[in-house]
Amino acid sequence: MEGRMAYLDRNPGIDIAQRTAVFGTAVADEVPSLAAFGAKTSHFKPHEVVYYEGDPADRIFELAKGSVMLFKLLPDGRRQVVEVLRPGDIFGIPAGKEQNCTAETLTDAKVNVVDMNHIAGSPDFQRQITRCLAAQMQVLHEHAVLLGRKSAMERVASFLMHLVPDRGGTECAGPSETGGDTRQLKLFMTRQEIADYLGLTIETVSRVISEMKRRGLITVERNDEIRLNKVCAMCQLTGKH
Amino acid sequence: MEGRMAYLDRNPGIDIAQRTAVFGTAVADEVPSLAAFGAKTSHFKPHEVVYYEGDPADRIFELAKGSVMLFKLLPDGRRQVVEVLRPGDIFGIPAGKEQNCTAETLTDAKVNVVDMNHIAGSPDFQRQITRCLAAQMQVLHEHAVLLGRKSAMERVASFLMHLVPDRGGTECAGPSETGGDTRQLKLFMTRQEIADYLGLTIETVSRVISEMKRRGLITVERNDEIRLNKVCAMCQLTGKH
DNA sequence: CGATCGGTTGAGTTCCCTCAAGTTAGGTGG
DNA sequence: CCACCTAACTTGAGGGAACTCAACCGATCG
Repeated sequence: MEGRMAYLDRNPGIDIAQRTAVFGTAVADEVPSLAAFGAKTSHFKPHEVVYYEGDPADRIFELAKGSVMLFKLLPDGRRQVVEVLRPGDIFGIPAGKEQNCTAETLTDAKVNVVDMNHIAGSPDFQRQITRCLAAQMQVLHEHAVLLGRKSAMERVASFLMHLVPDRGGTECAGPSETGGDTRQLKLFMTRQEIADYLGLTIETVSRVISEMKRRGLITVERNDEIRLNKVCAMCQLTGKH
Repeated sequence: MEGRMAYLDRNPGIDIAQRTAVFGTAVADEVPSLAAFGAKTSHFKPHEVVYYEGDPADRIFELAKGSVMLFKLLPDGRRQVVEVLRPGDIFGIPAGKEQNCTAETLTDAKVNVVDMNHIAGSPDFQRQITRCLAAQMQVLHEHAVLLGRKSAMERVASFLMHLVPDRGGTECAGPSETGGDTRQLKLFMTRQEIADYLGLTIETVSRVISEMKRRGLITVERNDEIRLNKVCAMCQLTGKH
């Protein structure tokens, strides 16, 4: 009814599970750490499901390499991507007995998995989890502002700036840089996934990107590869300045 | 520009701080627990600020009694309430060195405060934090779906249903109840605060509430006191069924 | 070379926002 | 006790940003 074009319509025949999980924020490219706690490592191809919403939540996952998204579905098929994870992020920690999101890979991914009880006793690990959850929380706060208060243009600009390390943050490095105020980005997400992350439709995302092209802010090298021609100008569009 | 009517326009002369924190989910009415770790207890009146975005984040807060909201502001004054806390919730745990939200009371409130280092060593407490953060995370996921994918009517219905314990959840108690499918709710929030929580304008919230009145779903006893006449029907409007 | 998949573009509509003018409920003081 | 004031909320009219539906485009692949 009030819904945007539904995920379930696009993907007929999907059986939905239900309820309980988590997500993150991080930096590096390959990170070991749960390994120390006797984790098993699993490998995934792009667009494979790590777990479904409603699966029993008795293990802790750590993204070691690649990219994973967490999303929730409404019964009529509307989808919201609630977090996009990067290497180092911990996920799958439940509040109840079941996962509350579905976790699906965006790229090839390496995931460390440990049984919950296995590490419940380690203070070191508890501290690490706390740190990680707090960081993820902060990202979720930021995202709530985006979803609740930003225009389509601001959402897409914010999304792109999040992919630029060391820019747009508290102490932005500024456009210094040898070679001008420009950056090459790899998206790892389809327009549909971006739309479901930003609370928009695929058409709106496409239109905004076209508008940015028209203004000379970006060059679309490939569908999943964008060159920011004016990083600072893009940053101005995020609504944070 | 693309912004909704701005918080700063409504509250001229407010000086904004900036950056880093957290929030929650809970149950009881008065909860001690940090007390065991030598916490100091502070009392607050309604609409007092516990800390500002940008304040140094070196303490942990636990809401013992009352209600607190966390919000973020954009520079042009748009506000997003990112979490509404209940007794038992822990907040103020930073990802960086600064709070990333402003914390403001909604009601009279009692808050336990402990120095960060004071409890860093306790595994018991670490575990409790993890549990609490995971629960808050789940609420944030849910809220992202609301902000990204739900209509105004669905948002308000979801908001009201969140105030009804034991209903609308995974295993809803159903309309059994002695005395019919009805419930009295106290809001503790103004229309403006509700709007800023749900990513709407005050006018839209007001219109939706009026529409619910017209349909006989609710009776507005006072501005901050609403009677749900048909809890199940309200639940149907949340988009989760 | 047609088929398919992901993305773009256009036309029309709708939901919610903006602006502006009421209305109501409390509180205060004459 | 009533007139007045203010703050919070409601209601209306109009407009615009983003949605829906539908057609089209371009790249990749068997």
